[in-house]
Amino acid sequence: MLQETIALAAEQAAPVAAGTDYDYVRRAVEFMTANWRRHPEVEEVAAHVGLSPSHFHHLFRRWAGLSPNMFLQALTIDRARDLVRNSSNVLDASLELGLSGPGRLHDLFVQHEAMSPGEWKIGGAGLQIRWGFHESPFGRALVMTTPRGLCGVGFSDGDDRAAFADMAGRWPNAAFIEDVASTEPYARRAFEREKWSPDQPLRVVLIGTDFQIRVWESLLEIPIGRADTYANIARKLGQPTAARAVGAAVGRNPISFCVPCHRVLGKSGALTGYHWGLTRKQAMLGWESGAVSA
DNA sequence: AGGGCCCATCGCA
DNA sequence: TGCGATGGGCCCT
Repeated sequence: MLQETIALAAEQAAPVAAGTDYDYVRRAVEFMTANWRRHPEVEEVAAHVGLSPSHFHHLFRRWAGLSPNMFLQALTIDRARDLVRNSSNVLDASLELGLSGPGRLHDLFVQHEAMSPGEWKIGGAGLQIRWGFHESPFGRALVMTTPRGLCGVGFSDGDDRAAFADMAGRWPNAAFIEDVASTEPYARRAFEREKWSPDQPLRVVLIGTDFQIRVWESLLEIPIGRADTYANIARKLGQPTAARAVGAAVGRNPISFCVPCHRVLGKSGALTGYHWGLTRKQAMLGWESGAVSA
């Protein structure tokens, strides 16, 4: 827990485009995490990020549909433990009711297909990836698409080149074309909750090894507002001793947020890790708890 | 084909 | 806390 706090504090170095809602949220989350022991009052957090309490309140309502207090509550370790503890029951129940897969209330509906290594490496010359940066509730997002659908979502914390290198390095043989106009509809579909609809599922292509694809597909089964654990996913895949391998595969998920790797926690409820920063993972979980209660 | 090393894990002393 | 087991991915021979 203490280590986690230290790790979070260390992330403060990275700047994010100023003036956006997420910039305030990020700083609030960092501050609250760094001072969780004291349980700071909302007034103090607002002052820290440079807003009046009422502006702070308003911003959170706009950003997540939550009051700052509820958001704060959603970030506690106990709450995370609850997410994990309840997840299997809820998941089992929804499976029994036939509600799983591409048909859950209030979730981002994702229709996926898989592209195995053989398919994209050997024929790799053909893979064209269009990319562009877009504002999102979680900062500046890098969106990548193939003709078959969304293949990548990453985030920039002030260094677009680094974010691009991170994503592009995953498919070294592909041809990359900057094309904001064609990535824009994907960004809106993914990040604007009003556009989430079963009639208009987000088309996604999973590019990875067979094992990675099995792990990523299982992430799509975790309902919004819930969480699962690495160990439990391993068990569900029929490989109960492969929790760590699951962790590695989750960490390689190229389609951040849309394939909800942020909904995987350690068995203790600890956040463990997130490729794009633990602060962002917390923000996503808090934001989603607003989506569920809305 | 196989060794070595990394990893967003876990459980036990 | 600290450590060993663990499975997959990647890079090197």
